[in-house]
Amino acid sequence: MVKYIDIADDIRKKIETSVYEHGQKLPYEYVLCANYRCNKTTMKKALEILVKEGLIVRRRGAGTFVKDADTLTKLQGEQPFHGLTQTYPKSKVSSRVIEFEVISADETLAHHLHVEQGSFVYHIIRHRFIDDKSYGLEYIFMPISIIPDLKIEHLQTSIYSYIEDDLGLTIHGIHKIIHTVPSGSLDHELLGIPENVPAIEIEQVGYLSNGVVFEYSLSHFHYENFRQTLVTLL
Amino acid sequence: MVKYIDIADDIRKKIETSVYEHGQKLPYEYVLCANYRCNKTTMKKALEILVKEGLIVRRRGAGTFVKDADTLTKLQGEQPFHGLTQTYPKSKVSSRVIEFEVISADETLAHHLHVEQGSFVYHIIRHRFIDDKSYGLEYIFMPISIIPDLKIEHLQTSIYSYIEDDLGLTIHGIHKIIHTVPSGSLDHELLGIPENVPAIEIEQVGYLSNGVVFEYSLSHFHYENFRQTLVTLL
DNA sequence: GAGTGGTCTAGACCACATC
DNA sequence: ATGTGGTCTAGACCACTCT
Repeated sequence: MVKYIDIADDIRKKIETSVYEHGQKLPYEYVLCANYRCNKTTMKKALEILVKEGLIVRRRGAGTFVKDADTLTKLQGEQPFHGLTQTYPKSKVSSRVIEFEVISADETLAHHLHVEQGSFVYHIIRHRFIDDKSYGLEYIFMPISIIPDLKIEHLQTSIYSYIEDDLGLTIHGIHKIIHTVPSGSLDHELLGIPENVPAIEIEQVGYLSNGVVFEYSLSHFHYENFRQTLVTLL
Repeated sequence: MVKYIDIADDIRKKIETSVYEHGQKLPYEYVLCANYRCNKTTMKKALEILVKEGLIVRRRGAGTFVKDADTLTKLQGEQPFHGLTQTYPKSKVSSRVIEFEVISADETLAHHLHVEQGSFVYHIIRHRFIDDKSYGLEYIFMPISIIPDLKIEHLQTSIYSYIEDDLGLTIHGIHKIIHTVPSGSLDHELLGIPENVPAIEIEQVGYLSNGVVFEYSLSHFHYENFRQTLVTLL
């Protein structure tokens, strides 16, 4: 639909299939423009995408180069993710819903979700499994006004798909704080964390593209299962 | 030096000082172009920066809006970071260098750093403090060929400043894995982690803009001190 | 000096949101 | 229907690298 994305996709494919070899120089901007029948600005925008993805490097006065294979594989495949379902597309991600109710927000929660105190919000607890192995425990809070008609089916599959695909909302970003907290009874029971051993907690706030907070959640993990990968591109 | 960055800086400042109020609409692209005496394309590039930083939202057909204060403070000040020095600009970050030597890379290390086996690499151990409080323990490996002339002074201040400011290299991205590992003797001694309690480890690989790996490091933390903030913008 | 990317302008036309 | 941001073109000029 959009030209510069099409071009980026095409060049990405050519890099992946080694039409453009790793470590090799790409044709000059000028030539690429001619090939794709587009303007310099459009081509620049296309290549910018690939630069951000870490596939190519551009050096003023030198040229555009495909990064070599080893470097590539390391930066690849760790895209900014959504929920667990999207993070582990190749694994079976399942959930046991432990709690699904609507509560009215107390002061703290109202503050986190940026809604008025007393507003109705979903309160969800899910025990999550990856390939049938216990993975973590989630406490999720979402304003009912922003995410209407949430059903238990959505909790059993992917809440994020419901938000993006069914409600047509755009998730702009996620803010996380990873730290540790004293473990509680559910952590002991379901995650098997021993008494007096802290749980690793991810405190998460999700924002829609209009800046509205749609989610506040706490996820608990046993330290043995905990693994979080992140890529920071500057 | 570059116009669109100047414009972005100026608008950012205006947002921070509430010249443009939170939640408010910004002047139309058209008006901004006139104000800054620039072209639409240039203005778009400037605003794009602020969108990525999460300060503003643009909606086709509607306008450009400053995110409201609450949303902002949460997303702000947690920029993609470099080292500790840049992450905590307001705190006193110090280091005690425990080890600083050059070793020759064994197979594993050569693989991580993407250098030939036997190449010389720095081996650094630093105990890091924030406001004089023990923060974590770093094991850093960097190829001597890429980061020449590293001195102990750089270790005591900021290695990343040396790389970017003195060597003039550009850091493109950082790849991290956060997980837990059994604690070792240095963890017990310096971080005060009890025996049989795991340490939280961040395994990190740093890439320059040309795709070269310049750093492989392991950082250990006591769970009480551990806190990692991350923002994912989609 | 020649090659190559980066910035900027002026202006046409399109897509979407709100009224 | 109008307002607003998004895409695209054509072309000028600048900054850096390589040799």
